Amino acid sequence: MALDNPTRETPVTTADKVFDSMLHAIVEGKIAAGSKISEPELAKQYEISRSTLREALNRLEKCHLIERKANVGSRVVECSIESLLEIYVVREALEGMACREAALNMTDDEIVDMKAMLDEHAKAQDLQDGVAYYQEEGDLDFHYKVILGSHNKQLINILCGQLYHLVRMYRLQFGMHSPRATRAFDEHYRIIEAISDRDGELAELLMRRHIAASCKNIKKKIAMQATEPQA
Amino acid sequence: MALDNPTRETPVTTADKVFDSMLHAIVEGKIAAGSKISEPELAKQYEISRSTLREALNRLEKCHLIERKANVGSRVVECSIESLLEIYVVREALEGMACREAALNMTDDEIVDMKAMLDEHAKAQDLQDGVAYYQEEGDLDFHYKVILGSHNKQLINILCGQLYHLVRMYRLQFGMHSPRATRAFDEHYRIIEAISDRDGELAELLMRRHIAASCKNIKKKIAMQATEPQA
DNA sequence: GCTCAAAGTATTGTCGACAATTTTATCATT
DNA sequence: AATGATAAAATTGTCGACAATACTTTGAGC
Repeated sequence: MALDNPTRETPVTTADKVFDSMLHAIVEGKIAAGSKISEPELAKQYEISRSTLREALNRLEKCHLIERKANVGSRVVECSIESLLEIYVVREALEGMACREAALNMTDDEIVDMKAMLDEHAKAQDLQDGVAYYQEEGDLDFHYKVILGSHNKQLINILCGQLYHLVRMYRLQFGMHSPRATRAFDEHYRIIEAISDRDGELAELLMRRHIAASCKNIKKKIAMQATEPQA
Repeated sequence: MALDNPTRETPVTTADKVFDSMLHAIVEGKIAAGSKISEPELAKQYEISRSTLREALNRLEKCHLIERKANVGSRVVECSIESLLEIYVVREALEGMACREAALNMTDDEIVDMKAMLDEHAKAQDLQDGVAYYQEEGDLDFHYKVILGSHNKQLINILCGQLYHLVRMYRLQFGMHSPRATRAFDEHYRIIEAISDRDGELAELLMRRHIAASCKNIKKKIAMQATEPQA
């Protein structure tokens, strides 16, 4: 799929494969959030040794998808609203900075690439062809490219290697099918323009607003759900 | 010691202890940066099994202190200037945001605590009693408390659990004994004031400037070292 | 009937050995 | 002598078993 983490190379070891498999399972909710992980059971299920499973669990822990307590065991992280808002705060800070750095460090080729991608997305949207899906993937792709454009390994590592999976998890499990499609597009375009102008300060400001707006939108949605429980 | 990571509880399992031991060894340069890690050798050295050592290595990898390649092995991270500057960029973004959140979320008690701590540091500085040492520890303590004051688990996790160790490693190995003692103090005070006033925007701005100034200072020092190799 | 203690069960942590892969050393060929 | 292929050595990945810890259930005492 287009969305697979470009920072991760193809899995070679079996622990890698199990990690990938469990990653998808957790993100998609097939392994329920908050549920306890039984090492013997999962090892049997994947037909691997417990050592190998534990290796996979260690990597999941690095992505903040599971939490471990000594001599007690592992649990899948809970999907709480508080935690979601915390993640937005981190994203606003880090992606804002990534955008600033991208304005300074992106190559001209990368910028051209990115503009082309946005044009593609715009076309797909005009066609109304699975707008939600494309928009969602497109949004992630956009953010992804900005982050990579920062050329800052630390930023890329934290955002793409760790937070990325959590963000996807919340999107899927909270059913956050971006309902601000057109506005988000405009915002993306303005951000690209700022990057293209090599205006780091503006790029950061716009990205932070973009993410803050998305966060605000989520808050509103949550408030509505609280008022009117089942739609 | 006062600086030990308050987010980590006391080590219970032997892998925990080995992790702690190796953590210090790497941060202090006793295990050289960039050096390859031999699992059999280290396991013998610590008198533990390779499995247990690998568990410890996994945690070191989570702190970005070592890097692993499948079927090849682990290396201690290199201490490059580029990487140091990248870390500063991340810190500016995250600690800036942490400071903003601290202004919103810190309890009055926490703020009182923090002011008391700064007064202590000021006294220690007046006495000229091991200024560099106290200043260095004090600086970390200050930043630490601000981060914890954000009450944002994600922020705390990334900054205190991961970057913190790297920052200490660079400080020790590059010999960055903060030479801007008095100015840093003033900056700390102003930041606390902004937090005390619950002015998140100003608090973030000041923290970002504070870190950027520190970064600029490092750059200058590096440039000087390049001009005049041995002092 | 409830609380607490103790034994039993299950789960996690650790160990040593084997399999798969990579790196090094040897040797033949140009 | 340099290069490339092949074999040997070393290192990493995986496995199954044992030890230590946590959880559950049972029973005794009040």
